[in-house]
Amino acid sequence: MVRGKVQMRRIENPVHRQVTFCKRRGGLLKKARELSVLCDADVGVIIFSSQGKLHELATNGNMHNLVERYQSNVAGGQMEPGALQRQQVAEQGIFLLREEIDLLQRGLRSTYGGGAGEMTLDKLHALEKGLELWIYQIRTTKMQMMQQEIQFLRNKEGILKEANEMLQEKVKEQQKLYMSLLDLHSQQPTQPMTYGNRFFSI
Amino acid sequence: MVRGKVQMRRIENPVHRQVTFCKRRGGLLKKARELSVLCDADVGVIIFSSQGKLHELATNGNMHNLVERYQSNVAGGQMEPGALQRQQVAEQGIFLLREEIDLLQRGLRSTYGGGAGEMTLDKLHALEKGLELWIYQIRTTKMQMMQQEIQFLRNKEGILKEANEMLQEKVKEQQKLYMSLLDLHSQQPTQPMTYGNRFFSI
DNA sequence: AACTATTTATAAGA
DNA sequence: TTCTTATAAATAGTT
Repeated sequence: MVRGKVQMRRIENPVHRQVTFCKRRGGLLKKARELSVLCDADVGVIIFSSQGKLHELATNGNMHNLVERYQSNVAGGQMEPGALQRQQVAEQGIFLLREEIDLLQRGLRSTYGGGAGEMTLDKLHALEKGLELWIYQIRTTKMQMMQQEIQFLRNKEGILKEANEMLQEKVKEQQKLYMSLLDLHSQQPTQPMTYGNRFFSI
Repeated sequence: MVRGKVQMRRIENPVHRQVTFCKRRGGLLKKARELSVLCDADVGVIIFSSQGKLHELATNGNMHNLVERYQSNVAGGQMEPGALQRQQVAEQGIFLLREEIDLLQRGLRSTYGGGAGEMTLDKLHALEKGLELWIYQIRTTKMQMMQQEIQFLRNKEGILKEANEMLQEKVKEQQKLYMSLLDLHSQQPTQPMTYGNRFFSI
């Protein structure tokens, strides 16, 4: 039974955590379905458990659709959340690098270990973290662009295939038409004479 | 107040529907956040209202990340051999790290330097290096696969475009042929009789 | 938005 | 895992 309010923090006991995960996951997905039905909304839920297992729900039955709609929606608007952070990280990193380059160029530091104005370990650590985040985000963007390219090409492929089928259909029909017309045209001159039409045949 | 079970179908009254949407949306997002915190899960929710307005939540603060993770997970069916093994290795590593974190959080280790079964700094360092290498390999493979996919799709596109052009050419030619035949066929009956061929015309 | 009668979700125990 | 049950949380309808 529930004894008092549950504390909103990670459940330490792994068994409890797993059980709660199953129960609450079920509850969440149920709520999502209900929201979708009652309010005519389109809802998608993606859950990665702490073990990395994926659980998903798309009330329209197709997560790809939903994700695409999401992406075009986000891309249509202004910068997505995170872009500003990225920019700040980049600027900070560039600033620190510029400082360091200045110092080196002025030759104010002869030794690696000492001197005022040197880059401290903390600063370097922060720079490292910032650059890591930055690289990660660049990579993410790259992946997204490639993903989009693939999606785009697949769409194009579908359209071209359709057009192709239509054209082939058209060629077939035209051939039929042509053949029938050819028959009509060539049979008359070559049909055997009869008493009734002998004077008109060639 | 709630009078009896609510029927699980679209709320027809638009005002009621909108109010319920707001309330339940809040509830759903709260539940999602709770699941994430309590069970250490990564949760994303995408909601399009019936008016098409987007609402979203990504408990890690970045929906793009989550979507990407989702997509690579879903694409897992096409993974090259070896991927499964790698995944298992990863899960093992994650499991070890999580165990260590659990131990630390439970305060079972008071000293930094002692205790049987503990993970030494060396072990952690080795693990870190292993995971780094592994992540690098995964990323490289993923990039290669995506690049191949793009190349493949571009080739396909070229072939389809060529086929398309050929078909269009064919359609044009057939049309010409057909028209000329049609002309030939229909002109003969209506061409004026002449002394030379009057007996042969219909 | 605030209130509450109910329903619903769920934590812990079995 | 699944069921039970005490209790917390959500929420439908009203103000």
